[in-house]
Amino acid sequence: MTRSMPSTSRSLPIALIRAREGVMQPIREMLSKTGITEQQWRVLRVLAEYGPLDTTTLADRASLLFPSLTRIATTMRNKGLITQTRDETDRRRQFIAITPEGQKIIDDHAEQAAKIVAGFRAKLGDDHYETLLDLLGQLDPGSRE
Amino acid sequence: MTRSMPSTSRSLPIALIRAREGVMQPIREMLSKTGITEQQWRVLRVLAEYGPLDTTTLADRASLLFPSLTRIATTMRNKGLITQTRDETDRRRQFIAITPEGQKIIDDHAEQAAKIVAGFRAKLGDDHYETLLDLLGQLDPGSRE
DNA sequence: GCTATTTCCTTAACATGTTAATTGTTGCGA
DNA sequence: TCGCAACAATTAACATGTTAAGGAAATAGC
Repeated sequence: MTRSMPSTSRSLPIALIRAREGVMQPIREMLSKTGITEQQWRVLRVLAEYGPLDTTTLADRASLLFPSLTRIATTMRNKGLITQTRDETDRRRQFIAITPEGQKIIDDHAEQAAKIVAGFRAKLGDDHYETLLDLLGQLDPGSRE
Repeated sequence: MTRSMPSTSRSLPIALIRAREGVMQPIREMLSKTGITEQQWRVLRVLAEYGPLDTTTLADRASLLFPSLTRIATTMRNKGLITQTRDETDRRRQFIAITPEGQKIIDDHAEQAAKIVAGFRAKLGDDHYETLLDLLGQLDPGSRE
């Protein structure tokens, strides 16, 4: 009747942390030479894929909390990787766009990043890889749409 | 020949982040009333399961980086949740143990935590849940032993 | 024994995660 | 139009992630 919590060795939260660490390790290694962080890379990726976005949408697509994005945007603006412009219709809003310098970082590393991901896909196998993404999606509260 | 990076909507790193966020949300909510963080909860969990541990082993089992554990241990020691004692044989080393107050936090919330995890297990189904843990394990570089 | 290396841990510095409070803006209804 | 709720974004405060450097104790060789 002692509810015996699951052993930490089979704990879902810990398994997620470790898997993330394993996946990000080579990506961080690649990015360390560019001077940008994993989160800044995500911002560039999203902007490159969707074009200029308002801050709310960008935060959502890059999976960043608002306060984090505020700080990251300041850093990236100072680095010349993005531009921030106010919406003149609704001056509360803001649009963020990637600059040519930002796009260059994407272009210069897209191939290597793709190889890293392909490596994980090959390691698991195509079917298992898709299964994994599906199962992870079921744990994401924001993926009900 | 354009290597076309995977859309961020099917990106493994982002899927891992979002899944982790989804799983941790209810756990953080539970812990907010106790005043301890998710990481402090992990430390207590590991100590309750394995007994007193040296810092290196604890950091490994709780998936915390060393500098983080140093700070977390200081906080938890000040809260009276753990004790830190030097190894007199090898005075570089240190042992960390859970206190009765720390154990009480585990005891008071083990049932609720188990229910939360059971909820995710039920949502995915037993088979898929085990599959997920196995696949995540394959992404963990430290699970080769 | 004595130095160089290794090991265990801590500090430092910067970036992000997390929650709460705050500041500007817009819109709306009395 | 005045006041107030709602909204977008920032700031604040604290904790952690991440990498690099530092410090103290043990160990290996010579």
